[in-house]
Amino acid sequence: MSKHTNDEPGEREKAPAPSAPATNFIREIIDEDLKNGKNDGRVATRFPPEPNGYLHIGHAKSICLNFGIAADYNGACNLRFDDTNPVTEDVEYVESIKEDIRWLGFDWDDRMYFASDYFDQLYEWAIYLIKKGKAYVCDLSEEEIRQGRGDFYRDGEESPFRHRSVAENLDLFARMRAGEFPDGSKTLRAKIDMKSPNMNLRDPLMYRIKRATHHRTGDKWLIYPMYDYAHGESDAIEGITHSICTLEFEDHRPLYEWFVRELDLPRPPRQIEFARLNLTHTVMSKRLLLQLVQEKLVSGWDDPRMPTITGLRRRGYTPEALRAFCDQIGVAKADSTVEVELLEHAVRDDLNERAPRVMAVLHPLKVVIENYPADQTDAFEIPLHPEKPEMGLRKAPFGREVYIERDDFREVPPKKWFRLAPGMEVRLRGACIIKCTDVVKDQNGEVIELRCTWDPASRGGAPADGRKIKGTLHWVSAAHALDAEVRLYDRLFNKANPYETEEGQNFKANLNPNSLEVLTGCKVEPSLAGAPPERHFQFERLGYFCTDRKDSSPTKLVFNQTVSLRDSWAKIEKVEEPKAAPKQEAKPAAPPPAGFEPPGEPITIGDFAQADLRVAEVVAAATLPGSKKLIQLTLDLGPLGRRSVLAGIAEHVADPQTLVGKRLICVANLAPRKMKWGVSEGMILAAASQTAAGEHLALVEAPNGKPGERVQ
RNA sequence: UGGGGCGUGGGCAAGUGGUAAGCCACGGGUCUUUGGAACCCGCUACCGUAGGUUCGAAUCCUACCGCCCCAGCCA
Repeated sequence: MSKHTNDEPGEREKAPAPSAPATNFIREIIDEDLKNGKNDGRVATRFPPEPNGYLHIGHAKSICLNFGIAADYNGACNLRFDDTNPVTEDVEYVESIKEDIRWLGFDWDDRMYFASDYFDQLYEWAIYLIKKGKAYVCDLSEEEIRQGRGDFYRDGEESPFRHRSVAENLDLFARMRAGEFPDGSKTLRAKIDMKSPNMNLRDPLMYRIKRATHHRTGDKWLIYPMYDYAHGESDAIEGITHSICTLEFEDHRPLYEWFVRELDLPRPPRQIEFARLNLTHTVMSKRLLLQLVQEKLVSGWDDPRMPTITGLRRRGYTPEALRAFCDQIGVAKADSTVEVELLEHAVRDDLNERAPRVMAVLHPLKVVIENYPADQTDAFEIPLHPEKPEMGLRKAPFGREVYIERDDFREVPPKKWFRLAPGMEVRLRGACIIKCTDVVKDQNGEVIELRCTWDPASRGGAPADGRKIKGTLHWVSAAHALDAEVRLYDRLFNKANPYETEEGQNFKANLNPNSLEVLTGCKVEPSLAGAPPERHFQFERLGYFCTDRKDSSPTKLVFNQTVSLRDSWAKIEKVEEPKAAPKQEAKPAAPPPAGFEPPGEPITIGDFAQADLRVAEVVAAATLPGSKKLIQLTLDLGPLGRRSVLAGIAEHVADPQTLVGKRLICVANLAPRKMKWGVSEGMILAAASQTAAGEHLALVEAPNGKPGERVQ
């Protein structure tokens, strides 16, 4: 069944069954029914799509529920197309629906049915109801029926045709079928209760005349049954025990039961309703998805940005991920909207296990390794999965020129940056350590090339002297790289709730104009040569990608981004940015003297002069349990009182008690800083120096100063 | 205005009278040749509100509030 994915190296055949299958209120109802001996212990469900659109993730929830329950209760789940309205339905949809369900990993064996299979039976039963005096032919027009139905605060009025004789009804109904009346001129109605507070019971329509060619029955029928009349009976015919549907059908249930009861059908099924799935940043209505397709706002039902099963598949989602997601969201009756993050988590979780790792450079920046001979080549062997040696290795050729990601270089590195920058060392994954020695720019000042040197003693990426190399970059050998197109995707809608719009706008106003970015000229490692369509990979440090099932070929590689890797650097940068940005506006930094490049955000003498430096005597000092770096100091600042300061000096102070009594220098006018262990009300001065033995730190002391005294 | 449902931390969601699981998100840390993964910690929930029953209430009762669905010859 999972042949679509198990041909990939290292991918497992099937997601393991969840250890503890989540229970839900539907399973409880079934347990209860079983306990009461209902249905002879049989459990039968069905998935009943209407073939008028493609399946989406919401349907996946229903599919997993229905097929899942059947499997767990030793029952069966039928596939039944609810094809009672020929004007909107089409074979294209039945084919796509079958393919999607199969791809998801479910099997209906030989139990594929169509409501249209039951048209003859349904017709006979309609006659039975007429004879029973429970149905009548009504000549009212559509508008008249609407009027007669009344509304929430007005009872309906009985149709003047409600009391026709059985004989007349029989005759008229037969002639409706025979085509004696024009479309819409007559209907068959159930005779229930025009005063019912439940609108569904105010003599609902059972049949309407529609001269439309049905995708299965062709022109055999001119009258078609309504959903309400067809569904319960179809369930009963198939012996469905639990007919699971969504909440909006809740008040159809009395009608569902009315038909089954009036027809005296044995094996009456039980309808149970659950809340449909909503997802943030997308729409889940077939009507709106169709609109996106028809207005070419997306490339089709299988556009990788669509929440359709086929779209998710093309995006690189796996059946296993989708099933896991459906397990995690639960089943309940409360309206709910699940965050897409949970869906993304499900693919990451699955692909992390199975996707082979590979390197691809999306925005190439050339690096020339000056001390590497032009005519030399190396081939490093790198594991396909860092935690699964059984997945094997791939060869990554290496030469004097390589590409790295443009984003991995900063001429002026921000704080906490441990990628490449002038003078910085970095590891090329699985290859070696390089150091940036020079930056080549074009006339416009744009960086076009980096000059680096490599450390020949670091082959494979491990430094011979054991020095710590914090940053690791992905790379591709320029001489061996393959070109590829890469499609980056973002959420289809900017807003979590696309329906939330300004006055006069609709959901389309929230479409994300940047939801698709096509990158050409990307460089990928040569082991990707000949990758077949629909193959999943992790591009190291970037995310999960798959070869496009339509556009990629072994000679023209096209990758779709499934989901990015979690990016904690992006978070750090986001936090640092707002702190730095306003400062920059307020005080444009003076140009630094020639030859001096300040690392990070420059500050001015003015900034520094603002510091209120005071002599502070250490009254108490203690390590903080749980923190490797911090020591908590209580400082006496004389007239300024006492301060509690958290200082990051623990690694340099063997015993905090030795600090007690010392007079240090404290910055007294810093805004208090909230930290995990408390609030730090100042900062002490220290001098750090880098030596061969490591970092050395010396506290700046003022042994002769009085606590609180100002230091200039 | 009638009817049918639903309200548990930022999002899902367990819980079924005995003192609030789990997942995602978020924050922190350890480790790391992916700033990935893994692992550890935190997120300290007045269970929509107000009363009541009870030794004890998210669970039972009453009232109120809020949200969703229904007036297709769609499903």
